[in-house]
Amino acid sequence: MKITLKDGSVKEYSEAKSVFEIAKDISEGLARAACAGELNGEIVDLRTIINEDADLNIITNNDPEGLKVIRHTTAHVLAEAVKRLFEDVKVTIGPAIEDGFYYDFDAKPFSREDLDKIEAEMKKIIKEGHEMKRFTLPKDEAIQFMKEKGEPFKVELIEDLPEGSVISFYDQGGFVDLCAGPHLMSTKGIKAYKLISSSMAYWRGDSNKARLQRIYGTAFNKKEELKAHLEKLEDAKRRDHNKLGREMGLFTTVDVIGQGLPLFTPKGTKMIQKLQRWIEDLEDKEWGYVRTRTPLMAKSDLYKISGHWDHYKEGMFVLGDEEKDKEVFALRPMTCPFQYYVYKNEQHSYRDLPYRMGETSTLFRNEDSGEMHGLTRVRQFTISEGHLIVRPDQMVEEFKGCLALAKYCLKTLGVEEDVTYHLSKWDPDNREKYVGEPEVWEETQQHIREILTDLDIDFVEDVGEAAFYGPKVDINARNVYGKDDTMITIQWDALLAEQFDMYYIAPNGDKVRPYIIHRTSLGCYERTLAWLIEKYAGKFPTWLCAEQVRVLPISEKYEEYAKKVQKELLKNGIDATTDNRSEKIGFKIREARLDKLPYMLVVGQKEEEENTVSVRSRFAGDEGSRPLGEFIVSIKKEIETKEIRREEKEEKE
RNA sequence: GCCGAUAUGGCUCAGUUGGUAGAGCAACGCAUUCGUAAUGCGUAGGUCGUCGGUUCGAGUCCGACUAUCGGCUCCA
Repeated sequence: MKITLKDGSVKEYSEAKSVFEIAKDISEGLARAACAGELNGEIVDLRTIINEDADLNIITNNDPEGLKVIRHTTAHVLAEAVKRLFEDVKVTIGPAIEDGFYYDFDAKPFSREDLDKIEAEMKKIIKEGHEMKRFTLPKDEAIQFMKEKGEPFKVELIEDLPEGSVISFYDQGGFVDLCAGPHLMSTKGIKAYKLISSSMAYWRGDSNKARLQRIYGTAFNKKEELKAHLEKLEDAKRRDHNKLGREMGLFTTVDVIGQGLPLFTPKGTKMIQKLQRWIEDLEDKEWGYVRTRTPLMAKSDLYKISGHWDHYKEGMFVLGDEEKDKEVFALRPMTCPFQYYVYKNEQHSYRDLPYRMGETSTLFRNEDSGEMHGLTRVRQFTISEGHLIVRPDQMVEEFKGCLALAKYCLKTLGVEEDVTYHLSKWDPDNREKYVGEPEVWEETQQHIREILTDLDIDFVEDVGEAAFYGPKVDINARNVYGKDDTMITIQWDALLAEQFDMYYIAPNGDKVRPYIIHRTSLGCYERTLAWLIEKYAGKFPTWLCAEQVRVLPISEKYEEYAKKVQKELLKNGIDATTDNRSEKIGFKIREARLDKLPYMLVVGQKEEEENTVSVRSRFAGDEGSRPLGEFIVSIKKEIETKEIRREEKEEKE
């Protein structure tokens, strides 16, 4: 019999072998191969064809699929351990996910101590080394089987499966779970696992349904890989903007001010200011934008026209009571209609278009109280907002231009490789969430699809992620917890021009509806700062640093010269400070390092006499002494070009 | 909004079964005037997140609220 492995290699056996023998043979002597393989594109149990002469792809633990198998089997072991330890627990589902697995139980909340106990029980189960035996039942028998086991959630799952489908189970020495597989040959194959955390989850993700307790865990092929993964998680926690940003004194929160309302310190403010000035200049000078300044609130009438009052009222901060007050106001959750009225302020010819409006715009969104997180989910934030009013024939080119601008911004920040592009579409099965005709939605989505393909951008399509007024391109970045945040969004707004009766005058004198692009070039500053903190672990490119240079006099004797150096730097637009405390130079350097400063200038007698500075950088350590003027020229160039200097050597922390 | 955890000087944390708060770092002062990651000595700083309750007595027990964290759901 012939066995084709996933990597393409072929194993030939002169006589029929047992599944265990094959598994041992192909997986380094361990019974760790999945006990189901792929035959003609279908997942089948090895046992059913073991004596037949066939090509067979066996999932081994050395490919990504194998890792999933290991994790999924670990989830089953977890379920058994929980059933053994706790009374009245009902099992639900337990899939492998990226980086691990989870299992949802109908149970009381689990504490960390519970998790440790469960881990110990899992160790026992693994040691017992139960074979994972697959068997199938027809639907009605499967339902009866799980009813007898007293597992209502499993019964519900089976009931939802199509009539006539064959339903498979895995039996690991008494504990039986509904499962499509594949699995390891035996629980003994689990070599490295860890339970990470527990939390609440709803049955089938529906907040009206049962509240379940979810246990997250992970499993790896080898102990070393698990260790490396756990260390990676630890490292991610150290980069967490919510911790690092507070430690570095970039922002803080105050309980009497409220959730989702961060306060930026002078340091954090300076960084945001640098980003903002860069973006505004870039848009105005190089991309033909004009700037607007519009109110942060408006009467409810405005939102009624835009459709927000119907589609988004829950998410707005409404000032006043509709019943009692004559006029009700709301803080703005978006800028669109405000800028539309700027456009409408005068009549536009087809020659005026495209008309590109930019505004550094503060928005307010009343997020649910459990939603707020650091700088990435807040109730008040400021975005590099913009709306382009264009002629239909300009739409594609302008949309491409917005993408190009976004890409340029990402590249400048050194993060262009860290993003994913998404075409966020409407959901045809959930029409009440969206405004407009189905044909228009499909057509617009097709346009965007073509634009992305044209620009050679890899993207995925997400159903139900569109704005209520149109589809969009979302550019997402992954945070240290492995979750995606939308950084930049470019939307095709096919609705609001109609709502607000916007038009331009065509060559023949007719009034014609323009198209509108709603976009950001850098997204929201709070979130972008959070992203940069995590990306650079606080060691920002020099141009972005609130403090770019710190002058360190050897002793107070050289304070005057240090001040002179600082003044010269400030005069050249460089953010410089002087550390003239009566501390030793080693101590000052240590502190500047811990503050993650890019440049330190050590000055003493030698430097004062020669009018030089001794440069010490985060990137190359001690760079030796140079004339002050020379240093200024080089750092100015680094700042102006927004260079991202890489660290040549990692110094101790 | 839902579930769980947490809340002690600027920061990181101790604080046993309820008996009127403690360390390290930071800050400040004095001495030191120093050449590339921590000089020494001293001083000050807290109504223990807020409000209420139990108690002779609450950082410690109970309740409510607020904020923070981890998730779920949501996310124009």
